[in-house]
Amino acid sequence: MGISKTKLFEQKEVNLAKVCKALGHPARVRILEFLLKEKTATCNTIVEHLPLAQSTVSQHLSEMKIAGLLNSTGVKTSVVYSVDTDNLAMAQKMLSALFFPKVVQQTLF
Amino acid sequence: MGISKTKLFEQKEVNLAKVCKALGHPARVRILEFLLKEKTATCNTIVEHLPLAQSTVSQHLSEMKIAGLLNSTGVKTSVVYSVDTDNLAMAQKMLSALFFPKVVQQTLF
DNA sequence: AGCAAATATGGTTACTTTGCGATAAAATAA
DNA sequence: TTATTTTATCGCAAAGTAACCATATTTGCT
Repeated sequence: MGISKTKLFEQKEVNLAKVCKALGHPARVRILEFLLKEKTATCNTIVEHLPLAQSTVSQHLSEMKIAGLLNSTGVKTSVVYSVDTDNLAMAQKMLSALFFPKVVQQTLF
Repeated sequence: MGISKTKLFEQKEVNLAKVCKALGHPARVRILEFLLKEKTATCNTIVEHLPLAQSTVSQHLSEMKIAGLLNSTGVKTSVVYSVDTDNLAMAQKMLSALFFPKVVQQTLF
């Protein structure tokens, strides 16, 4: 991303930006849609529903997990992913809070 | 960003991703916060409230405008920016729509 | 016309992201 | 133990992003 000045901004701004950035790619939006619809899915299942290679999807899943959008647990040889609904809801609240600054805000994470 | 496969995704997904991406940087989150608070502001005023160079801020403003988050009009030698509230609200609705797919969705733009 | 102020743009450097194939790693199945 | 399945990681190339300085551009002012 080039040189970063992240430290010159507030944690609240950084956290909202982090979640938004994780949603800032069509593939990741689709993954979120898919997981919200299916509740849970393995990496492989997600790959079958996206026009991308397995390694690429794995990378997207990793980013979304780091951003706090997803949870995952290993089942047999597979890894089952699901949406971290609480965090997604909190991101939505933070976005809403931009409109209504008077309302007491919660911090993400 | 490297090779892009944007065309393999739906317009709805691309649009939501575009808005989220525009919010995917702390500086742009702060700009949005500032403009929502002040209603309108010139580029220079925004520069004074950010720890970044004028050219960098101008670039961020340009990106946000292209993403549909901001409006701008020239006043004298200045350019006055403001939040495109309708588009921002629509982005929030699209995000909410991910949760509740049954509700009739509106398309961004 | 000429100067000043405000914003945008060009050019550069450094770093990140996207995407893939190939391969490693982990766990189950035979 | 060996083979299979599934996922993650490595290494790479192409392209994008972030940041800055310097400069062009635009508009107003004297």
